[in-house]
Amino acid sequence: MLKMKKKISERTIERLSIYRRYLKEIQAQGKSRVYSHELAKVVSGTAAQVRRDLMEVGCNGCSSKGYEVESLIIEIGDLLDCSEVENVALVGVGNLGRAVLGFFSGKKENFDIVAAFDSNPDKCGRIICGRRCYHMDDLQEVFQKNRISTAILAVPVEEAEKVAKTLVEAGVRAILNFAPTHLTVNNDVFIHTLDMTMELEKTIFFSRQNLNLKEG
Amino acid sequence: MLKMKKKISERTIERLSIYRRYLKEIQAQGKSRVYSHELAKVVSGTAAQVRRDLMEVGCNGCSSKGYEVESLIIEIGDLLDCSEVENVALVGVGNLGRAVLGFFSGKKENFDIVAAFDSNPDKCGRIICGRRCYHMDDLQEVFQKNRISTAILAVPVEEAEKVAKTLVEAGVRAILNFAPTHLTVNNDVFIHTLDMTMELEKTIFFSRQNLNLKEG
DNA sequence: TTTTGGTTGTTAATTTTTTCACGTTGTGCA
DNA sequence: TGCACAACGTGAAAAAATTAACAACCAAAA
Ligand SMILES: NC(=O)c1ccc[n+]([C@@H]2O[C@H](COP(=O)([O-])OP(=O)(O)OC[C@H]3O[C@@H](n4cnc5c(N)ncnc54)[C@H](O)[C@@H]3O)[C@@H](O)[C@H]2O)c1
Ligand SMILES: NC(=O)c1ccc[n+]([C@@H]2O[C@H](COP(=O)([O-])OP(=O)(O)OC[C@H]3O[C@@H](n4cnc5c(N)ncnc54)[C@H](O)[C@@H]3O)[C@@H](O)[C@H]2O)c1
Repeated sequence: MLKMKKKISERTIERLSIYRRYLKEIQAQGKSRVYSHELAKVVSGTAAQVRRDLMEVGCNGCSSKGYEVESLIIEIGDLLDCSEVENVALVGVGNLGRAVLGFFSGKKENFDIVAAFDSNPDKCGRIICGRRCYHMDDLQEVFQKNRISTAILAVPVEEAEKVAKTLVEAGVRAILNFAPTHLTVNNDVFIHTLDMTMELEKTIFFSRQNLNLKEG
Repeated sequence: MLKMKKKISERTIERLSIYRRYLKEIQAQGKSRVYSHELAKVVSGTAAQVRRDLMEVGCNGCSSKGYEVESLIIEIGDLLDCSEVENVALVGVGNLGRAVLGFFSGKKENFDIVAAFDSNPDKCGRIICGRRCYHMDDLQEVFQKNRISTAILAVPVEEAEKVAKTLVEAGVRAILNFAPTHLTVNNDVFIHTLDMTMELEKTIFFSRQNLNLKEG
């Protein structure tokens, strides 16, 4: 019988990813151990919260020496990463898509953007940031050949819903969506919409909020 | 005496921004009324949650007719927006910065990117996406002249901390940070770090998680 | 007019998340 | 060795967020 995995909250996953980024950073600087309160600073949280998060990955910290950086990286990886490198596709090679492609492709060890897609014939067939850009017609085939199950969606908002449907039909299991719209798709596909306008509006709001708190 | 504003959670602010985006969308389509359960779908939430969020803006829905789209847009705006258009600066006009500049500048009614900055002399003095790109040396002056209190930070990660310090010195009150690093600055500056790698790792993680839930 | 059906505003209950608190443990030093 | 210190792991408490529940209300149909 498969052991029942307790489900881990989205918030914890976010923080684990950030811990790992920081851990790799300090590892490169030669640090081999880290305390919970150091990790706490990176996520603007508390040491207790960090310890609790790390319990999820099966903690093995050591009193008064803290956590071992290297094994923590491995353990977080065991939880977050797939056994093999995850192949990701980028759909929509416009201004944002190109930036994202350049930023990610070939840079990460746990995932990689292996193919790009666009409906504009001028962009298809070319190599962009070291990755081939295919026409949308080839999507299904390339997805299957490369076992792609995650896509980054960066097409115009009017096209997003339609393209998402295509992706689902091609067997995608998760979409990181940059188009500012809610995508309604099959239930078991995980959609994460990253709405930059919302993020900026929030930032602006809290810039004033902070001010009010100071004054009030 | 100023009335004590109850503080509103970050989550609620996020959703209000998304409700508004959707409201404007359906307003353009000619809809004049909306129900809480329609808004709920857009944020993948429940109707109760929507009604609760809307209480924060002073709700004035009507039984069995729902909410009036137009007045809801205005009321959310009263809460989220400043009295005048908020002037925002973009710092770091690279691949991502250019995409962001093109996406936002001149497109929004409640805020606008009015100036860009870069340390690369080749980019300074030019007009990029309709906005002037200044040298970093002019930052303080341009910030004061344009009453800029919010900045989007899109410089390389190694530069982020240093540039953030410059921004704080220039009087910025909030930073939307795209560099994947924790910025430690003065306490009363609101920092919101948007870590795309984390967002993608989360997406990949939950793509597998969904699968497990199905199987388990 | 009265009933029916569906929605809002709001309080109460529940669930989730965070924080606290403290016993335990490893380290370093006298 | 023994003591002081600081950090960990974790159950319990607290806080925050979400969901449920329901009276009041409105519109439309009977
Ligand atoms: N640029 C930004 O900084 C930014 C910020 C926030 C959100 N977004 C969102 O991200 C998305 C992309 O933004 P952008 O600035 O890169 O836009 P863009 O217009 O520069 O790029 C869109 C790309 O999608 C391609 N495309 C159009 N229809 C397609 C289809 N049906 N199938 C496949 N490809 C198609 C186009 O050929 C183009 O290359 C938009 O939804 C936008 O709202 C962008
Ligand atoms: N491109 C992406 O899609 C993407 C995704 C996630 C995160 N990021 C992050 O966003 C940031 C920008 O990414 P990018 O791809 O646009 O990088 P980029 O190298 O294309 O652009 C960086 C820009 O910053 C400028 N710059 C460098 N030092 C500066 C300084 N001290 N002051 C002012 N300007 C300076 C450079 O001249 C350049 O124009 C990076 O921190 C990156 O990690 C980018």
